[in-house]
Amino acid sequence: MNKFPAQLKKIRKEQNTTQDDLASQLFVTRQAISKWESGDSTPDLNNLIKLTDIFNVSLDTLVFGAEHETKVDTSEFVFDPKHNRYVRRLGKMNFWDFLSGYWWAVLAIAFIIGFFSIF
Amino acid sequence: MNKFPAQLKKIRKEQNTTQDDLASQLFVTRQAISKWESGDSTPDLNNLIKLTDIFNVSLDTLVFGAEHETKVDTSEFVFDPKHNRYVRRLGKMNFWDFLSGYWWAVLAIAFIIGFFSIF
DNA sequence: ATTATTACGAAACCATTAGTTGCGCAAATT
DNA sequence: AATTTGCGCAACTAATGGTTTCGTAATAAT
Repeated sequence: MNKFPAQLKKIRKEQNTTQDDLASQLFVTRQAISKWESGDSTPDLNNLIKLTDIFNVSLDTLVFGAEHETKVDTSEFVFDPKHNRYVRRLGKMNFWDFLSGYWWAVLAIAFIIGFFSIF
Repeated sequence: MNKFPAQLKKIRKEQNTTQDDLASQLFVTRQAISKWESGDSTPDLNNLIKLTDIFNVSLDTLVFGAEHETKVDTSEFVFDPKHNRYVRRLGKMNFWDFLSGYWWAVLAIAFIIGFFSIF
Protein backbone atom coordinates (compact mmCIF):
# COMPACT_ATOMS: atom_id res chain seq x y z
CA MET A 1 0.00 0.00 0.00
CA ASN A 2 2.35 2.67 1.24
CA LYS A 3 5.79 1.95 -0.11
CA PHE A 4 7.25 5.33 0.65
CA PRO A 5 10.16 4.27 2.90
CA ALA A 6 11.43 1.70 0.41
CA GLN A 7 10.72 3.98 -2.53
CA LEU A 8 12.67 6.86 -1.05
CA LYS A 9 15.70 4.66 -0.43
CA LYS A 10 15.47 3.11 -3.88
CA ILE A 11 15.12 6.40 -5.73
CA ARG A 12 17.82 8.05 -3.66
CA LYS A 13 20.24 5.21 -4.43
CA GLU A 14 19.35 5.38 -8.09
CA GLN A 15 20.31 9.03 -8.13
CA ASN A 16 23.52 8.21 -6.30
CA THR A 17 22.94 10.68 -3.54
CA THR A 18 23.47 10.29 0.21
CA GLN A 19 21.12 10.93 3.10
CA ASP A 20 23.35 13.85 4.08
CA ASP A 21 23.15 15.39 0.65
CA LEU A 22 19.40 14.95 0.42
CA ALA A 23 18.94 16.37 3.90
CA SER A 24 20.77 19.58 3.03
CA GLN A 25 18.57 20.06 -0.01
CA LEU A 26 15.47 19.75 2.13
CA PHE A 27 16.87 21.78 5.04
CA VAL A 28 16.32 18.96 7.48
CA THR A 29 18.78 16.83 9.37
CA ARG A 30 20.29 13.66 8.04
CA GLN A 31 18.55 11.71 10.78
CA ALA A 32 15.16 12.88 9.56
CA ILE A 33 15.84 11.20 6.23
CA SER A 34 16.99 8.09 8.07
CA LYS A 35 13.67 7.96 9.89
CA TRP A 36 11.74 8.37 6.66
CA GLU A 37 13.59 5.47 5.05
CA SER A 38 13.21 3.23 8.07
CA GLY A 39 9.54 4.08 8.35
CA ASP A 40 10.09 5.61 11.76
CA SER A 41 8.43 8.83 10.62
CA THR A 42 6.78 10.27 7.55
CA PRO A 43 7.64 13.63 5.98
CA ASP A 44 4.93 16.26 5.90
CA LEU A 45 3.34 17.15 2.59
CA ASN A 46 5.71 20.04 2.01
CA ASN A 47 8.76 17.82 2.17
CA LEU A 48 7.02 15.19 0.11
CA ILE A 49 6.48 17.77 -2.60
CA LYS A 50 10.08 18.90 -2.36
CA LEU A 51 11.14 15.29 -2.85
CA THR A 52 9.14 15.05 -6.07
CA ASP A 53 10.95 18.17 -7.28
CA ILE A 54 14.40 16.90 -6.35
CA PHE A 55 13.91 13.44 -7.81
CA ASN A 56 11.60 14.58 -10.57
CA VAL A 57 9.09 11.83 -9.95
CA SER A 58 5.36 11.89 -9.35
CA LEU A 59 3.89 11.75 -5.90
CA ASP A 60 2.28 8.46 -6.77
CA THR A 61 5.59 6.95 -7.76
CA LEU A 62 7.12 8.23 -4.56
CA VAL A 63 4.59 6.69 -2.22
CA PHE A 64 3.13 3.81 -4.22
CA GLY A 65 6.11 2.77 -6.28
CA ALA A 66 6.82 2.53 -9.97
CA GLU A 67 4.86 -0.72 -10.21
CA HIS A 68 1.81 1.41 -9.79
CA GLU A 69 2.57 2.74 -13.26
CA THR A 70 4.18 -0.27 -14.85
CA LYS A 71 1.65 -2.68 -13.44
CA VAL A 72 -0.66 -1.87 -16.32
CA ASP A 73 -0.15 -3.52 -19.65
CA THR A 74 1.69 -0.75 -21.43
CA SER A 75 1.02 -2.31 -24.79
CA GLU A 76 -2.66 -1.96 -24.05
CA PHE A 77 -2.59 1.25 -22.09
CA VAL A 78 -0.99 4.61 -22.67
CA PHE A 79 -0.48 7.32 -20.13
CA ASP A 80 -2.79 10.27 -20.43
CA PRO A 81 -1.04 13.15 -18.63
CA LYS A 82 -4.09 15.34 -18.86
CA HIS A 83 -6.07 13.05 -16.60
CA ASN A 84 -3.08 11.52 -14.91
CA ARG A 85 -4.05 7.97 -15.54
CA TYR A 86 -3.70 5.16 -18.01
CA VAL A 87 -6.26 4.82 -20.71
CA ARG A 88 -6.91 1.82 -22.91
CA ARG A 89 -5.85 2.11 -26.47
CA LEU A 90 -7.18 0.15 -29.40
CA GLY A 91 -5.36 -3.16 -29.43
CA LYS A 92 -5.29 -3.57 -33.22
CA MET A 93 -3.65 -0.20 -33.55
CA ASN A 94 -0.51 -1.33 -31.85
CA PHE A 95 0.79 -3.33 -34.76
CA TRP A 96 0.61 -0.42 -37.13
CA ASP A 97 1.98 1.97 -34.58
CA PHE A 98 5.00 -0.19 -34.15
CA LEU A 99 5.23 -0.83 -37.85
CA SER A 100 5.25 2.89 -38.54
CA GLY A 101 8.27 3.11 -36.28
CA TYR A 102 10.10 0.08 -37.57
CA TRP A 103 8.99 -0.36 -41.16
CA TRP A 104 12.58 0.12 -42.25
CA ALA A 105 13.74 -2.78 -40.09
CA VAL A 106 10.92 -4.96 -41.32
CA LEU A 107 11.80 -4.11 -44.90
CA ALA A 108 15.47 -4.82 -44.26
CA ILE A 109 14.74 -8.23 -42.79
CA ALA A 110 12.25 -8.89 -45.55
CA PHE A 111 14.83 -8.19 -48.21
CA ILE A 112 17.43 -10.33 -46.51
CA ILE A 113 15.05 -13.25 -46.17
CA GLY A 114 13.67 -12.61 -49.61
CA PHE A 115 17.15 -12.57 -51.08
CA PHE A 116 18.07 -15.93 -49.60
CA SER A 117 14.70 -17.44 -50.43
CA ILE A 118 15.58 -17.18 -54.09
CA PHE A 119 18.02 -20.02 -53.69
CA MET B 1 2.25 24.59 -6.33
CA ASN B 2 0.27 22.88 -3.59
CA LYS B 3 -3.39 23.05 -4.43
CA PHE B 4 -4.51 20.49 -1.92
CA PRO B 5 -7.01 22.60 0.06
CA ALA B 6 -8.84 23.76 -3.04
CA GLN B 7 -8.60 20.35 -4.65
CA LEU B 8 -10.09 18.60 -1.65
CA LYS B 9 -13.04 20.94 -1.56
CA LYS B 10 -13.54 20.69 -5.30
CA ILE B 11 -13.39 16.90 -5.43
CA ARG B 12 -15.57 16.53 -2.36
CA LYS B 13 -18.23 18.77 -3.87
CA GLU B 14 -18.03 16.87 -7.15
CA GLN B 15 -18.82 13.69 -5.27
CA ASN B 16 -21.65 15.41 -3.44
CA THR B 17 -20.43 14.50 -0.01
CA THR B 18 -20.25 16.62 3.14
CA GLN B 19 -17.37 17.31 5.48
CA ASP B 20 -19.24 15.32 8.13
CA ASP B 21 -19.60 12.33 5.89
CA LEU B 22 -15.99 12.45 4.74
CA ALA B 23 -14.81 12.81 8.32
CA SER B 24 -16.59 9.68 9.44
CA GLN B 25 -14.99 7.70 6.62
CA LEU B 26 -11.55 8.86 7.73
CA PHE B 27 -12.27 8.50 11.44
CA VAL B 28 -11.40 12.12 12.10
CA THR B 29 -13.56 14.99 13.24
CA ARG B 30 -15.49 17.21 10.93
CA GLN B 31 -13.34 20.15 11.98
CA ALA B 32 -10.21 18.41 10.81
CA ILE B 33 -11.61 18.33 7.30
CA SER B 34 -12.54 21.97 7.62
CA LYS B 35 -8.95 22.82 8.46
CA TRP B 36 -7.64 20.85 5.53
CA GLU B 37 -9.91 22.73 3.13
CA SER B 38 -9.08 26.11 4.60
CA GLY B 39 -5.38 25.34 4.53
CA ASP B 40 -5.20 25.62 8.29
CA SER B 41 -3.63 22.19 8.51
CA THR B 42 -2.52 19.37 6.25
CA PRO B 43 -3.46 15.71 6.61
CA ASP B 44 -0.70 13.23 7.23
CA LEU B 45 0.26 10.81 4.49
CA ASN B 46 -2.02 8.09 5.81
CA ASN B 47 -5.09 10.27 5.52
CA LEU B 48 -3.92 11.53 2.14
CA ILE B 49 -3.77 7.95 0.92
CA LYS B 50 -7.20 7.23 2.37
CA LEU B 51 -8.52 10.24 0.46
CA THR B 52 -7.19 8.86 -2.82
CA ASP B 53 -9.03 5.63 -2.05
CA ILE B 54 -12.30 7.32 -1.17
CA PHE B 55 -12.28 9.67 -4.14
CA ASN B 56 -10.49 7.28 -6.45
CA VAL B 57 -8.03 9.87 -7.70
CA SER B 58 -4.27 9.91 -7.85
CA LEU B 59 -2.17 11.59 -5.23
CA ASP B 60 -0.92 14.03 -7.84
CA THR B 61 -4.42 15.04 -8.77
CA LEU B 62 -5.26 15.47 -5.12
CA VAL B 63 -2.40 17.82 -4.29
CA PHE B 64 -1.51 19.36 -7.64
CA GLY B 65 -4.79 19.31 -9.48
CA ALA B 66 -5.73 17.73 -12.76
CA GLU B 67 -4.29 20.58 -14.84
CA HIS B 68 -0.88 19.97 -13.41
CA GLU B 69 1.69 18.71 -15.88
CA THR B 70 2.23 15.31 -14.41
CA LYS B 71 5.71 13.99 -14.10
CA VAL B 72 6.19 11.02 -16.34
CA ASP B 73 9.07 8.63 -16.23
CA THR B 74 10.76 9.91 -19.39
CA SER B 75 12.97 6.84 -19.56
CA GLU B 76 9.82 4.84 -20.15
CA PHE B 77 7.61 7.35 -21.89
CA VAL B 78 8.08 10.03 -24.51
CA PHE B 79 5.61 12.56 -25.71
CA ASP B 80 4.28 11.91 -29.15
CA PRO B 81 3.12 15.29 -30.53
CA LYS B 82 1.47 13.55 -33.47
CA HIS B 83 -0.99 11.82 -31.20
CA ASN B 84 -0.70 14.40 -28.45
CA ARG B 85 -0.04 11.88 -25.72
CA TYR B 86 2.68 9.98 -23.99
CA VAL B 87 3.60 6.71 -25.53
CA ARG B 88 6.00 4.02 -24.54
CA ARG B 89 9.41 4.93 -25.71
CA LEU B 90 10.60 3.29 -28.87
CA GLY B 91 13.97 1.94 -27.86
CA LYS B 92 16.20 -0.96 -28.77
CA MET B 93 14.37 -3.31 -26.47
CA ASN B 94 11.00 -2.45 -27.91
CA PHE B 95 12.15 -3.40 -31.35
CA TRP B 96 12.82 -6.92 -30.18
CA ASP B 97 9.55 -6.86 -28.28
CA PHE B 98 7.90 -5.91 -31.50
CA LEU B 99 9.76 -8.56 -33.49
CA SER B 100 8.92 -11.31 -31.00
CA GLY B 101 5.29 -10.37 -31.26
CA TYR B 102 5.09 -9.87 -35.01
CA TRP B 103 7.79 -12.11 -36.46
CA TRP B 104 5.09 -13.83 -38.47
CA ALA B 105 4.18 -10.56 -40.12
CA VAL B 106 7.80 -9.87 -40.94
CA LEU B 107 8.14 -13.35 -42.39
CA ALA B 108 5.00 -12.90 -44.42
CA ILE B 109 6.23 -9.64 -45.88
CA ALA B 110 9.59 -11.23 -46.47
CA PHE B 111 8.07 -14.07 -48.46
CA ILE B 112 5.92 -11.74 -50.47
CA ILE B 113 8.87 -9.59 -51.35
CA GLY B 114 10.95 -12.70 -51.95
CA PHE B 115 8.26 -14.11 -54.21
CA PHE B 116 8.07 -11.03 -56.37
CA SER B 117 11.82 -10.58 -56.45
CA ILE B 118 12.08 -13.81 -58.41
CA PHE B 119 10.65 -12.06 -61.41
C1' DA C 1 48.44 0.18 11.84
C1' DT C 2 45.77 3.93 13.13
C1' DT C 3 43.80 7.88 12.34
C1' DA C 4 40.21 10.53 9.84
C1' DT C 5 36.19 10.43 6.90
C1' DT C 6 32.04 8.75 4.97
C1' DA C 7 27.47 6.86 5.49
C1' DC C 8 24.11 5.42 8.31
C1' DG C 9 21.08 3.82 12.59
C1' DA C 10 19.00 4.45 17.34
C1' DA C 11 17.57 6.60 21.68
C1' DA C 12 16.13 10.73 24.20
C1' DC C 13 14.36 15.06 23.84
C1' DC C 14 11.80 19.16 22.13
C1' DA C 15 8.74 22.04 19.42
C1' DT C 16 5.62 22.15 16.01
C1' DT C 17 1.12 21.01 14.55
C1' DA C 18 -2.50 17.74 13.36
C1' DG C 19 -6.65 16.66 15.26
C1' DT C 20 -10.14 17.32 19.24
C1' DT C 21 -13.40 19.77 22.07
C1' DG C 22 -16.60 23.41 22.42
C1' DC C 23 -19.05 27.45 20.66
C1' DG C 24 -21.42 29.93 17.13
C1' DC C 25 -23.93 30.97 12.86
C1' DA C 26 -26.08 31.13 8.43
C1' DA C 27 -29.11 28.56 5.26
C1' DA C 28 -32.07 25.00 4.20
C1' DT C 29 -35.91 21.70 5.99
C1' DT C 30 -39.66 20.59 8.66
C1' DA D 1 -40.57 29.22 14.41
C1' DA D 2 -38.16 25.42 15.50
C1' DT D 3 -35.07 21.97 13.97
C1' DT D 4 -31.54 20.14 11.12
C1' DT D 5 -27.74 20.53 8.03
C1' DG D 6 -23.25 22.18 6.85
C1' DC D 7 -19.50 24.64 8.00
C1' DG D 8 -15.90 28.02 10.36
C1' DC D 9 -13.16 29.62 14.38
C1' DA D 10 -10.67 29.82 18.87
C1' DA D 11 -8.45 27.24 22.60
C1' DC D 12 -6.44 23.11 23.97
C1' DT D 13 -3.75 18.66 23.91
C1' DA D 14 -1.90 14.72 22.27
C1' DA D 15 0.78 12.98 18.78
C1' DT D 16 4.80 13.12 16.03
C1' DG D 17 8.10 15.25 12.86
C1' DG D 18 12.54 16.84 13.31
C1' DT D 19 16.76 17.78 16.29
C1' DT D 20 20.45 16.65 19.34
C1' DT D 21 23.53 13.34 20.91
C1' DC D 22 25.85 9.02 20.83
C1' DG D 23 27.43 4.86 18.45
C1' DT D 24 29.10 1.73 14.67
C1' DA D 25 30.67 -0.29 10.47
C1' DA D 26 33.17 0.49 6.20
C1' DT D 27 36.45 3.02 3.36
C1' DA D 28 40.12 6.22 2.46
C1' DA D 29 44.12 8.74 4.00
C1' DT D 30 48.39 9.45 6.69
